[in-house]
Amino acid sequence: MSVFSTKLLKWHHVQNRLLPWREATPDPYKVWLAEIMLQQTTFATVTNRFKAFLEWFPDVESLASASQAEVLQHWAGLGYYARARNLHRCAQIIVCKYHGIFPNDIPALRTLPGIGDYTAAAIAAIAFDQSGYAIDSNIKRIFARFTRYEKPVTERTPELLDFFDHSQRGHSPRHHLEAWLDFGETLCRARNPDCPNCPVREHCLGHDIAETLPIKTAKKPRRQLHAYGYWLTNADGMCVWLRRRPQKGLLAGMLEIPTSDWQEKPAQHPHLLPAVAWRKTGQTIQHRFTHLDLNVDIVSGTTEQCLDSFGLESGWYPVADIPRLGLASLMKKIVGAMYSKG
DNA sequence: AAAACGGGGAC
DNA sequence: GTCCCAGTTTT
Repeated sequence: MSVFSTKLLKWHHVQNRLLPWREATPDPYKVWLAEIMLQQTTFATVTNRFKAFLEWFPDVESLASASQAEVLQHWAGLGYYARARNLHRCAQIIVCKYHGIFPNDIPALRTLPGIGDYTAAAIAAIAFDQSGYAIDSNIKRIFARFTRYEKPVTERTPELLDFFDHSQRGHSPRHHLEAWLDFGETLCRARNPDCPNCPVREHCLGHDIAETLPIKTAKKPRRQLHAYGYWLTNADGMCVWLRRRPQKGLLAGMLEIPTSDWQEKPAQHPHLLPAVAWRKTGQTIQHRFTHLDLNVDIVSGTTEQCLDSFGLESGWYPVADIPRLGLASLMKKIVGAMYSKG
């Protein structure tokens, strides 16, 4: 039981922090949901979205019995939609194979879709108070600063595992992990760390260069891609044509305003539905993903055609329903551009 | 080992 | 504008 962790847990106990997904007696369903939602997603964003999702799917059974489209609808805007698809699959496995009870050991949790090394250990610690290496970006950052580790930190850096292990020893794994996570979120922040108020500053070897740690690796430039966005309405303009994207690739399974293939070189003409007289709208959308920039030229058209064979689960949707459909943010931008145009 | 996979919030 | 985020899965 190190002096470092004793002070940190004392600090944490005094904070007595209340979070929407944290309860005196942890509910494994809520712990799991929060951990998935928090993957590569900021605390502020999850705080804004967690309760609403939980109201639609209050338990693992309701989530398992929903359709994938319904789960994606309520995940819309959170990004990394494989999380929602895996969440849904995982709920069905929990219900069918585990009779609705979450397994309480790391190896079993690790086999479930969407649960990797970190999340398995985190659920085991927080929901079941079992020890493991729940190494996330907070843990790596705290370690790098406290030991002044001036090389890139990975999940298997031996010094990191030793440090975490030694810190955890003698403490409840749940309280220990929650203390580290809260510390990383509120004081030992990635940017603008609050070193003056740090309860363990005197033990920190890197407090004078905290903001520069951990060492970050260089990132690749993004590809620049181009596409047409096809805004197709029926004769009276009350309905717009939408389709569902395929199960693989970017925004997989999400409802979309149809787009052409995303290409390095912009196509000269719209190619979808040659019978439609596409008009240029002059509206363009720029959207940045993690690994590419997409530029969308929006063209509009009108038809009464029945287009059932056009794609999976495609069809006319009332324009008035669009806000409730759960579109990805790129698609919301396209809709917004068409409305602003009038 | 590297790439794919989103988007919002803070500065 | 930039940067980061309670990572996982696929290639």
